[in-house]
Order: sequence, then structure tokens, then C-alpha cells
Amino acid sequence: MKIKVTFPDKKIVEINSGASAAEAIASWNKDALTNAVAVKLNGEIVDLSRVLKKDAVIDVIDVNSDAGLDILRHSISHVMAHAVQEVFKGAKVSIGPSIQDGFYYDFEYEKPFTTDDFEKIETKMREIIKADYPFVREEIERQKAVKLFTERKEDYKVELINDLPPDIEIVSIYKDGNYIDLCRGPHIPSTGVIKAFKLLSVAGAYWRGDEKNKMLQRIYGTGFADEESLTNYLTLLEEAKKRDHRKLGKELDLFQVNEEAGAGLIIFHPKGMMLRYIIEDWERKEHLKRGYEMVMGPQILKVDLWKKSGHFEHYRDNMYFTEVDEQTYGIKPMNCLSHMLIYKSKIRSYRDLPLRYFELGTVHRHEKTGVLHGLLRVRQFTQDDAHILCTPEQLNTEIRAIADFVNYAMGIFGFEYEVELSTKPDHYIGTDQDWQLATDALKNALEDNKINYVINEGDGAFYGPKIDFKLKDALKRKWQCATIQCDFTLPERFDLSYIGADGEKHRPVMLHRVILGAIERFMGVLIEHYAGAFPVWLAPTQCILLTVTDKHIPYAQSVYEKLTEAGIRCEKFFENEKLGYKIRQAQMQKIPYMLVIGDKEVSAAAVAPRARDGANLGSVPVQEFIELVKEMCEKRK
RNA sequence: GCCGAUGUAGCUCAGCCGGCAGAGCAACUGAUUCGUAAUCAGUAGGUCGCCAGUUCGAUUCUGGCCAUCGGCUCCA
Repeated sequence: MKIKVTFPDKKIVEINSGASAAEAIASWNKDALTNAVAVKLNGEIVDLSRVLKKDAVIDVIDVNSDAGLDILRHSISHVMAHAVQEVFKGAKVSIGPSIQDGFYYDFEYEKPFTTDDFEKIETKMREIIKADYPFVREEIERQKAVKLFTERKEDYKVELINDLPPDIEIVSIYKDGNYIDLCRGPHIPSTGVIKAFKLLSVAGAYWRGDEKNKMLQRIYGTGFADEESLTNYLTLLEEAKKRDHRKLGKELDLFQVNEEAGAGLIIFHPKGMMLRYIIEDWERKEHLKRGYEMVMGPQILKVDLWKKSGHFEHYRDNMYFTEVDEQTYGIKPMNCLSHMLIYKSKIRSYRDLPLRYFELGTVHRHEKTGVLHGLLRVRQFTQDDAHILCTPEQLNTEIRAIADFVNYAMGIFGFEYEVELSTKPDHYIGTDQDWQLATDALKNALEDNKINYVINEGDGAFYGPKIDFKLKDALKRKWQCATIQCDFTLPERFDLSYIGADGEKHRPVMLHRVILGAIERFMGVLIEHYAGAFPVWLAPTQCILLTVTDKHIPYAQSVYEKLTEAGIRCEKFFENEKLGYKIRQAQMQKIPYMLVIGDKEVSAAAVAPRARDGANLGSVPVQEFIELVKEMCEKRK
């Protein structure tokens, strides 16, 4: 019997029923098989060996496509598991998916794996690849699968099968050589298809991602269609390491984390503080432009107030407490309480609303030791926090204005971001009805602003749902910075009210929001984003004066005074060193402009700027250089 | 908090099987006065993360703690 197979070019090929997808492709276009790892059959991705029994629409999955790489990496993870079990007898497998840029596989084994074991594993993997075992798919009855994996002492696989929904009767397994894995597939045709892979790291990982479960050993690796792509990726990793904000923080003398002072506590050095000051100064002005008022609350507030807000019940584990005069105080992990007390300090009219309280508020949160990470995850940080108290009718406009503000701010720094809507978590306060109202308000505002977003189920704050803006750093990791949280509950708990046009008391709604998020985290992401080479308006040092010889010092000193007087952040490098050395030092400090001063400049009342990118601007009158820097600052360049 | 690795001069890193601790850069001193990515010579600098233990003797071996790194869980 013949069947018809339709290909992407609309060409229809007739083949015998029972032929494989690979055979069908070969009869259509032989070259298409060269880089094929799987096939999209009527929209479903399956093995090339899949047998065709009726008419079908087929698309080839190329190894270099996202789906193709996914399949390749997933197959490499099988080969790795295969190798690990050969090298380490008794190692049990659990799960081994492909992930962004690679794959991992989780094992249980009595002895810890180390990176020293990688060579043995990789050697074994190469043997398996050389043997070119086909990946054979078999579909077997659920109970047979349980028996098979029980015999092979693969407890985790047995657990996975047992946890499948009851209506599933058939499961698929994949074999390559003598290795068998429970797996949905699809896989590459055979192990020999693998051309380039590398094991990268080992780490602990909880079974099924639950910290109550046993910790397994995870091996991370990556794989590509060819050696060149792998090398390029490894080079990229090296480059990313060079822009690590912790490394740059040290090299550019921006900040330190000191063991004696405490983990997760940032000590800002002069240059780091200058950068922070510039950002904060910019932010304050932007807030004032948008109708915010600056406020400030205390670091510690009595514990009863934290009980009233619900923080004591829901957030206690993350809080620090201190005892003063037999009174317990909570060190603030959030800024909202003081802002509510400001609101409550007098009777409010609907004419007063919305009220927008802005505070660069420093908070303390007790984060677990293992999560601390440079500036990105710390225990004390400052939020560019604001609380907006408004009527329910004003909610939409306010949320949309904040989303615009975020967009504007991200544009200034050149960040791309993604938006998520996080809904009600397991532990929450307030009524379901209010949660629904709050969630709808956020959702509607996003839709009115035509912002694409994904729903992040159950990830809201305990007092309300939130919109999270996640921006991407140099390593493609996503960091939550901006967030908008809609809260009906705290105004209720604090009995906030305003007098409406009807003369009656009404309950205001509160929006919690940050734009940059935590200044520390934002700076960390910013450092990596610019690789430490800050634009002129942000650079802690905008220019450095380099004298050619000692005789140029008096003139250079006068230039320094002029520049400093003009508000330009300038450094001196008048030491007795060769110009090449001074340029090299300035270059490594990533200072935007090096101002060379020699005989020519002295006689022309000029400076000779050399830009960070190496461009030599020749001799420029001092005043002209001042104007140049000022213009760049105004344009945020 | 959990798994694993690491902690040596200001920084980057050597240091074998337990026997008085090393380099480069930086710092300091001197010479040199030089035009776009490292001038030369010399000097100084260490509680080998902290606390115990084993040992005649511990940077080295063992244990505990602290911190950092890679992850997991959690989060701005």
C-alpha cells in the first residue's frame, strides 16, 4: 500500500506504508538527511526511525535548530548516563533533560563525583559514540517497565513510572547498546551522530527539586552539532567570566564583601559609591518629575506593627530582630509600614489621591548562606521603593504609568526585559475576592499597555499579586528588578481610609513598586551589562589626565582644576612613568577618556583626548572637551 | 539550609610523600624625563581563613567553624 507524505516545500512523495520517516525524507531530498536528527510528523516531534503507516505531513528537524539541539543534547545526556554507569558501577539514574545551552543528568552514587572524574566519563562517552549504537525506541506495558527497572535497581525510574497518571498503560524506553532509559524521546538515530560535547560541572540537586528529598549528584554538560560551535560556546563562557561583576568590582575598585564584616553585606568603595550616587540622583529626579514625594522611615519598628501587617507571621524567617529596652523591634525587610503610617497621619480626601510615597529604603533580609552572590543576592540592600495609595478607579492609570516608567528606565540603560504576572501563592493573607480584583487590575493594565507577559502561577507576594520585570544579564540569566504589586490587604489591616465625594469613608488600594529593584542588584547587572566600561554619564571617573613628562605637571594641574570646577569627574596620573604605561593603566580601569598632556597641549591650552576604544581625538581646547562631556551626560551616553 | 570544591603577600597564583614559605603584578626607594596598552635596578611585605586534634615537628594529615565558588531549594 502506498501513502502520501507532504514536505515543507509542498512536494508530495509517495512511499510504501511501513517505511520510516528517514526513508521518506531520503526519497524527497537526500541532502536533507545530512543534518537531520528527528522529524516533525503531523506537528509532533518524533524519531527519524518512526514508521509511517498513513498519509503524513513531515518537516525535518535540523541539528542546528533549537529543537534539533535540544534532541542532540538530550541524547548526549543519555550517553553520559550510559558512560557513568559503566565507569561507576551501581550509580542510579534519575532524570537527564536538555536545558538552555546544554544538558544535565542526576545520579545517586555512594561516592561524590568530582571534575577529576570527567576525563574517565568523557573517554567512555567517546567509546560509546564510536561504537555508534542506534537509539532504539520500544513501547512496553507499564507493569513490564516497572519490572524491568526494578530488576535493574533503578529506583528513581520505578518511582517515575508509578507516579504517571493511572490511564497511561504504555511507556517508551530507549536503548543504546546495553543502556536502557525510561524516556519519552525523541532521540538522534545513533550515538555516532554526536560530534562535539563537554562535561562542565558537578553540583548537588534535590530529587524532583524538593528540598525534603534526597540530594542527588548532577553533572552538567553541553553539546553542539560541531566542534567549532562548541569552541565558540566555551569561548563565550570565558568572556562572560571576564565581565563577572565580582571580578570587575575588585579590579575597578567599586566594592567589597568582607568576611569580618559579614556575608552578604556590601561595602561600597569611593568609585562604587559614585556610581551608586549617580544612579540614585537620576532616580530621585525622575520620581519628582512623575509626582512622587520623597519620604523616609526608620530601620527598626516595633514587633507589634510587623504582627499587624502579617510580616511576623509570613516573613519572620527572613527578618532580623533586635531587643531594645525590653522591647522587640523588627529590622525592616520592606518599606511599606512607615509609608502606611504617613498615610494614616491625617484624614485623607479623595482629592488627595493618588499619593505616591518614594523612599530609597534600605532593608535587611536574612537570606540563606548558600544563595548569597556578589551584589546580586545580599542581606542588606536599598530598594527604589514607592507605595501608591489610590482609589480603585485610579488603579489602572497608576499601574500603566509605572509600567511606562519601568520601560523608560530600562531604555536609559539599554536593558531588555521580560514580563511575568505572578498570582496567589500557597501562603497568603486577604480574601480570594480581593486577590481576584488585584490580579485583574494588573492584567488589564498590562493588556491596555499592550505588554506581552507570561503567567507565573503561585509566585505572588503573600499580600498580593505582582507584575515582575525580569531583565537579562550577560550570562542570559534573568534577574527580577522592577516589580509592581497590587495590595488590597494591607490597607485593610491598617484600616486606611479616605473620604469620598459622597462624604463616606472608603478604602484605598495600595501599589508597592520598585523600578530598578534593589540598587545593589541593579548595579551588579549593570556592571556585567557594560562589562565595567560605563558610559560617560555613569562612569565614576570620566577622564584621567596623563602627563608626558614632569614638566607638564603645572599645566596639567590647572586643567584638573578647570575640569573639576566644571563638575567633571577627573583623575590625575602625574607619576614619573612612560606614557604607554599610563595609558595601559587607564585602559584597564576602563576610563572613558585619557587626556594626554605634552608640549603641544601646553602651548595650545588644550588636551589630547584618547577615547577608551583607542580613538585619538587629537588636540582639543579644554573648554571644548568640557562641553563634549557635558553633552554626553545630558544625553545619557 | 543542602551537595561538592576552594581559602597561601594588596591582586593573580605556584608550593611533591609532614622538616624554617615562592613568583609575577601592585607598593616603597633610586635612576630615567620619555607622545598613545607594561623603562631599569633595588627594598619591604605572610598568624598559609579561624579553632581544636594527631605528631618530636602541621601551610601540608584529621575534625569543627567561618567565608568564597559551582549548583539545588528560596528570593529584590
